[in-house]
Amino acid sequence: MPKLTAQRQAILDLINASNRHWDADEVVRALVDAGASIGIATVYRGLAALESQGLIDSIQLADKKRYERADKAHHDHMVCTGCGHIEEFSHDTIEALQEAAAEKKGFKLTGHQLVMFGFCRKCRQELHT
Amino acid sequence: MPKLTAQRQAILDLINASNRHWDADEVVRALVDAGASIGIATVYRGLAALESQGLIDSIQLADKKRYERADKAHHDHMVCTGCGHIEEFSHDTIEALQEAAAEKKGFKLTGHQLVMFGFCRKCRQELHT
DNA sequence: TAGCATAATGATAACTGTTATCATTATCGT
DNA sequence: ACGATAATGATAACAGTTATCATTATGCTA
Repeated sequence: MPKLTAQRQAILDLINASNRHWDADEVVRALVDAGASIGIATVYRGLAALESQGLIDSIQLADKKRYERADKAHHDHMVCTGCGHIEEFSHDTIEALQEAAAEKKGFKLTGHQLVMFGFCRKCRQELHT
Repeated sequence: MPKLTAQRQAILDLINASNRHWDADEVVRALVDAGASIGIATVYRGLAALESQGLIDSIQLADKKRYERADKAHHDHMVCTGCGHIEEFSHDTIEALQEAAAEKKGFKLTGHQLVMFGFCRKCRQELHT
């Protein structure tokens, strides 16, 4: 049972304040810039604690982990290879099909992660220039 | 146009010989154990080269990248949190739904990765012991 | 409310997977 | 065979993350 300390509350507030997907480094920087005193190790531990309590969500990208607001209805992500923009989307049918596929293999699902890569509308236009 | 050197051929043969999902370290170890002389850097470059030519596929897991035989029909993965076992599965409908979702957001898809986490049949039984 | 066990903090060392460097060697087209 | 180009391998460097450890905060409990 992790404690919701002042530092963790600050992290949580920061993440809850927007739709952004934050990495640990961005979180420290934002908090320090806002006048808080917090170290990178504390941020890593805080993020892990908050996630374990279901207060925030995360996606594991190739290079780093990014955290976002908790969403009771699980959603997936589209990542733009051009600019890094992350778009969210949810699709009940996909979820259901996953469950069915797992069932067929004898798996008891605990979670999943679907990331789609491509170019967002803006970057597509720039490619054609 | 990368060259298919002796080292890269050895990597390719190793990966093609099974359904396993290899990380770079396992590849060097296997090749060295088999009497080959190859360095870790060469393996990393070889794996990247082979993948860029479509001769092998890869999945990016949280900690490391794993390589497997190329599969023209894209498949996704179920990873057992208990023992690390990786099961493959493919589902045309899921693929189609992803395309549709991307279209709706203005994304031009270039790829995707769906990883499901859970417990395989064997590990489920052990949990109940 | 004081005392105390437990957990969190923060600076930094350590670790892991991966990429860069660079001198040497192999490859391939002419 | 020559020469340009690319690959190799040992190792340094790098990025993200976790471990260590002395110090500080938290929140029971008496």
